[in-house]
Amino acid sequence: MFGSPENEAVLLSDQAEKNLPLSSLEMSQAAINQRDGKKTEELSRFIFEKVKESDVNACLVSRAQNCGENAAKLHRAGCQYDEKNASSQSREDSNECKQRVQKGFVKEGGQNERGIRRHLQFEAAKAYKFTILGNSESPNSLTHDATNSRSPSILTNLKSLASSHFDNRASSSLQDVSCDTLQFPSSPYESFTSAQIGVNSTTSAPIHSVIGLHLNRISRSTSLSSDIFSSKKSIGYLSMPEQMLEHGSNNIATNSSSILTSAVSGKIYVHVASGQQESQAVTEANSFTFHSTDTMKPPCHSMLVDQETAPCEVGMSASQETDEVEELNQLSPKRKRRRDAYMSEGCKRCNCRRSKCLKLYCECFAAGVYCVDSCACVNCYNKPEFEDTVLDIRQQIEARNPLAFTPKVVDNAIDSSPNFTEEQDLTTPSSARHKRGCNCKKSKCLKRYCECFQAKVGCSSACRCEGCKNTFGVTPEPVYNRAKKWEAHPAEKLDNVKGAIACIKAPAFSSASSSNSAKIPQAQLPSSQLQPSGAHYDIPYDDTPEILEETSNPTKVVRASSPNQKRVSPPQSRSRLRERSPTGLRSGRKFILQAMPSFPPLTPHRNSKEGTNEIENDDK
DNA sequence: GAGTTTGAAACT
DNA sequence: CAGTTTCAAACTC
Repeated sequence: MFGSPENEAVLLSDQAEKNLPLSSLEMSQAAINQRDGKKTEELSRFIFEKVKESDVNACLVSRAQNCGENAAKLHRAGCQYDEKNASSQSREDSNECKQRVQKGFVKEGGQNERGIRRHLQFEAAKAYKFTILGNSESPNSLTHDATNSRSPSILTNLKSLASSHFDNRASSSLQDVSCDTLQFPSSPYESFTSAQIGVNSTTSAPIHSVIGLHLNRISRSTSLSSDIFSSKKSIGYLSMPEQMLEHGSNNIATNSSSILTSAVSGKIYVHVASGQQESQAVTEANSFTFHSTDTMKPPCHSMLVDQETAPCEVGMSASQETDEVEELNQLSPKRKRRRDAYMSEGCKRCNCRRSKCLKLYCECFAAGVYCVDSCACVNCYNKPEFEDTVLDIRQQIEARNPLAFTPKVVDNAIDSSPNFTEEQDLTTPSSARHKRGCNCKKSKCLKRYCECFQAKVGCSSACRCEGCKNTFGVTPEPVYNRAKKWEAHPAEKLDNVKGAIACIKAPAFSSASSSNSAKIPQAQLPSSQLQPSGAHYDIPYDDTPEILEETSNPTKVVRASSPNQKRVSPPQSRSRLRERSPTGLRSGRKFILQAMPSFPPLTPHRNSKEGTNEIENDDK
């Protein structure tokens, strides 16, 4: 029926596209099946035979409906899938279809392995090396281990990296389809586990080369169900960053209920990661949709247009999207050209000449992606063939600045620091701000020189800009909003400082700290900052203004322009955040993770889990 | 398209 | 830590 294996793969994949509503359940189930020991060969054989026997289209259409309904029920039931409740027919269909999908997925993996640029390659490569190459354990035990002990840090980094791409435009819809919890509800990282299980049990390809492959196929469809995400997630077709996004990246509207209840078709912007490849898909959700709330924007063009994509910014709000259009109309021809290139080919590309694309000057490198042919860079080393070099450089940079590759724009409510948890993804983000703030002197924050302006966020207290006229306003922040405001209202500033101190002294907060602070290298934690009032505090990274310091030295309020303040410095950040948090209750999870490198460690991260537990305890 | 301006990143 | 240099994007002509 299918002829060559290639044709079969295509057909299966195409069917998978059409059969998206089935995917989440089926793939989740497949993951479980595989985890339970089913051999890939048997599954593949079974699939192939089944496929040959059946009328694929009829099967898919009818089952899509069934599964769509089932999936909806599952969503309503809190993504707790009970196989017993599924009809036997549905289950049979699921098996059949899921296996087709898997087969197509696996086969395509080899094809997609070649060539196309990918997001998160660095992280994926590292994660791969870390979890696979350096581990001879069985796939299952390996993945389990990675998930439980190391994966948090890996995922954290992946998330960070992903966030840097999705940044403040991250799609909110991803959140809702979180049916990864269908099968593995115990941990936010379980989806990753399942992904690995599926991957490892079906192919020997490295994780990074497989994850997301299916989406490459899926996303070619212009009409997809939202279940795509469920599918990908449940069995690992989502790239890890995507999974992370689901748990809350910057500006992700994480109101899952709104998505679940939305029956409106919406755009889904999919960012696919598959080893050395990357692509984004802009898809239309026709049914059962998680509707984009307010942070959607076509990040990059679909791989339909160009599978070779560059770093992308995603997750822009609808209003921002409109602004972009208006802005585009006003661009000079040159800028328009650049923007056109950005829009038409997916994303921006770099033009580096001297940095070899191995410094943060390079947008591609900074975004965590390899350069592509369409980049105009010279002597570029930011390519897969120099992976080792790239990773080394990245490590060096991160050693210097652990947050170098984290998103520049974060949400006030959901700080995009590498430490996110499943709790955070349930938080609806408020407004975004530039994490480190700008330092503009002449642009008045009215041009794209200004990173705040460029990110379309208002300047915040973290900024040290002069003559700020940021048209995006001032990012709402707790009372002490901006340096300028402080300057104008020193009394208010003092009050807030007092309030912050009072909150810091709250037992609930201080109790969480002692163990965590011990994880932070002493060199980064000057005692004067760690224990300003005789207590131990664990503070997340941040770059908000030194309230306390400013209090004692008002003259520094506005003109704190030291480059060092702009660079992320753990000690400073910690003290700043502490001071900035009037409640003193900013998630303790943050500082846990801040003790971990924002990059997957080269050695097993023994404390990852411990840190998580401590975080949970802190929250309690 | 060339040249200038700008501010982040990197360096000393 | 602060000042300087380098860099590439943004911008102007």
